[in-house]
Amino acid sequence: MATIKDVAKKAGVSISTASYALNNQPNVHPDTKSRILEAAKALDYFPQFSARHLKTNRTGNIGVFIYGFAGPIFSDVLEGIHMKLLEHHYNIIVSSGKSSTILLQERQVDGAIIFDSNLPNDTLIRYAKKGSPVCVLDRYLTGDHIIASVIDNAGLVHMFISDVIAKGYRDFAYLSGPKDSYNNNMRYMGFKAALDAHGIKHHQYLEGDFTISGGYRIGQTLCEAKNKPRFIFCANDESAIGLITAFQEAGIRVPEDLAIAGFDNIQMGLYITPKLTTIGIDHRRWGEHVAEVMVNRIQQGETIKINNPEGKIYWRESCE
Amino acid sequence: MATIKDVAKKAGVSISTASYALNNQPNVHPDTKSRILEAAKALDYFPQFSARHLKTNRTGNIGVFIYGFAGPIFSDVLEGIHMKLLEHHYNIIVSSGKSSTILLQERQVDGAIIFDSNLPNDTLIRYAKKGSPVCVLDRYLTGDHIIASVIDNAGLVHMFISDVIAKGYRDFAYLSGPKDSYNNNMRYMGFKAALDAHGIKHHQYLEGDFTISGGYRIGQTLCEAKNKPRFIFCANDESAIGLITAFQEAGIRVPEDLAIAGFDNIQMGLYITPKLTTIGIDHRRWGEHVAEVMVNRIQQGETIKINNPEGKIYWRESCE
DNA sequence: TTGTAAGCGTTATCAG
DNA sequence: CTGATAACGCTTACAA
Repeated sequence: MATIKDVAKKAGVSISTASYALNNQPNVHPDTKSRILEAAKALDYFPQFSARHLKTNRTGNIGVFIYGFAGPIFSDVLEGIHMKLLEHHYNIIVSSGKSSTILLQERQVDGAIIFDSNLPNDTLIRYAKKGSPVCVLDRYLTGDHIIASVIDNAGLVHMFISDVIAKGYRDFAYLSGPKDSYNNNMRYMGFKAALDAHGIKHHQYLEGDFTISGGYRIGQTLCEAKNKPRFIFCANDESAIGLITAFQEAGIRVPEDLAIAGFDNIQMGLYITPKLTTIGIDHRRWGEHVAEVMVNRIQQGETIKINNPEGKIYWRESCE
Repeated sequence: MATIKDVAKKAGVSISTASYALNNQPNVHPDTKSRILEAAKALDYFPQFSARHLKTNRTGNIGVFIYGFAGPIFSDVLEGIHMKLLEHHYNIIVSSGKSSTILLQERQVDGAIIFDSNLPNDTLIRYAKKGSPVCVLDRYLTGDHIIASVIDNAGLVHMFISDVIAKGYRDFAYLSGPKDSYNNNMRYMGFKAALDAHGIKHHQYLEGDFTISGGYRIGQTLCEAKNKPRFIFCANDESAIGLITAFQEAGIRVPEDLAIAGFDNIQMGLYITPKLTTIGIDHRRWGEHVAEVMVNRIQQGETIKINNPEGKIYWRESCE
C-alpha cells in the first residue's frame, strides 16, 4: 500500500514537503505541489487513518450508537445526523451492541451520540471523562461532557389525553412498552396525570413490549375479555399497529367500537387502515439538531444548549 | 488519557511487559500480570485503536456501507451481519454516502460489505486492489478480493409471473424502480421474459422510483387513465404500497378490479389492506451468510464461495 | 520472566 | 520554500 514515503520519493521531495502539499499548506511551491499531488494520484495514495489520528488526536468520526438496526425511528434520526455531519465534514459511524462499546473505548470516534438504552451510564460517563463529548437521547444523564436531549413525553401525552377526554372518552387503557424504558415510563406518567387531572380514577394497564407482535398478542387476548376499554393509548405506534391488526381480524371496529392512538408517528401508521392517530416529533430535525450541537461542542469546546425536540399530535382515523 | 506507559509506570514494570500482560501473553509472571491488570483497571485504560492498528495492521472492524439509513431492507440485512460479526469478534461499522468512501480510503475497516449502488465500482476496485476483501450485494462485480452476491431477480419474477398467468391474468403492467437500478432491471427482465414465454405481446411500463410516494403518484394518474391493466407487478413493495393506497382512495378495489404484487417482502406489506403479495428473500440470513463469508475471507485468506440468497413467493390478499 | 529499542505512517517543530 | 527529525501509543523481535 502506498504511503506518504512513496509519494515523496516519486515526486522527488522530502516526506515533510509531501505532507505539507497533501494537506494544502500554503508554504509549498505550486510546481512542487502539483508534482506531489500527481504522484499521490498515480499511486492512489490516501493518508492512513491510524497514523494521522495517532499524531493529530482527531478522528473526524462521530459515532452513533443504536440498540438495534431494526427500529423505524432510527432511520429518520440517522438521516438527520448524517446530513448535518456531512455539512461539517465529519464521518458518521453507526454501530450497535458490543461493537459500540469497543468503538467507544478504543476511541475510534471524536464524539458519540447515544440512542441505545442498553449502553450503561457507567460506560458513557467513563468515556466522557476522557474528554470526548457524549450526547444521549431518550435518557437523563448529566455530567462533564455529557449532553442529554429527551422528548417531552409526559407533557405531550398529558396534552393529548386531555384532548381525548374532552371528546368524551372516559374508559381508558394504557398499552405499555418495556418496564425499564424511559420513554415508556414518562409516557405513562403523562397518561396517568391526565386521567387524574380529570378525575378519572380507573384504567387498565396492559403490558406490552413496543413491538407489533407484542401488540397483536395483547389485542388477541383483549378480544376475549368482557370489559373492553373504549380507548387504548399505546406507548408506541408499533404496539398500536399490532393491536389494530388483531382487532380487525376479530371484527372489532376501530374507532367505532374502540379508539386507539400511538406515539412516534412512524410511516407505517399512514398506510394501515384506519390511519393511526399518534403523537410525533420530527425525528429527522432532531437528528440534525443533535449533530449540530455535537459538532459545535467538538469544534468550539463550549457547552451549547441542546433543545428538546418539539412534538405534535397527528389526528387520524383511529380515533376521532 | 491513560496510555500503556501510565499503566507500566503504575505497575512498576516496563512498557513491553505491560503490553504482554494486557494481551494475555503467556510469558508474564502471574503476580506481575495481576499487578498490571489492576493498574489498567484503576486507570481505566484501553489500548488506543490507532496505535494498535498502525502496528498490527488490523482494525477488527468490518464496514457495511448502505445508500441511506431509511430503507426497510437494510435493517434486516444489518441485523444478520451484526449477529454474525459479533460471533467472530468483529465490530460492525455502518456508514453511508461520502463517509463510506472516506472510511474505505483511509482504511478504517478490514473488509467492506457494500449495499449501496451509489458507491462506484471504481472506488471499490481500487480499495480491493490494496488487499482488503470487498463484498458487494445487488450488483455484479468481479475482481481480486471482490465477492458478489445477488438475488436471482429475473428467475424469481419469471416464476412468479408465470404462476400469475396460469391464474388467467393477461393484461399486465410493470411499475419500475429507477432506471439504473440493477435489481429493477433484472426484475423487469424476468417479467418481460415470462410474458414473452406465454405469448403475451403487450404490457404497460410505468416509471416509478422505488418509493411509496412515487407509487402513490403513479396510482393517482393511473386512476384517471381509461385502459387500466388487470395486474400490476411492482419492482418493489414500497411502490406497490403507494399504488394500493392511491387505488383505495379512488375506490378501485384490489384485487377485484386490479391485482397487485411487489418484491422484497417488507414488514409493512403484512399490515396494509389488502395484505401484499410479494416475492421475498430472507434478508437476515443473507446478512449472516455474507458476514460469514467476509470473516472467513479475512481470516483464512481463501476465496470462499458465496451463495446467492434464496427467494420465495408470499401469496397474500392483493392478488389471488 | 522482564526490559530495550525499532518501527508502523503520519504531522509538526525547527533549522536551513 | 524545503528537509531532517522527534513524537504520537502500541507491538514485538531481541537482549538480558
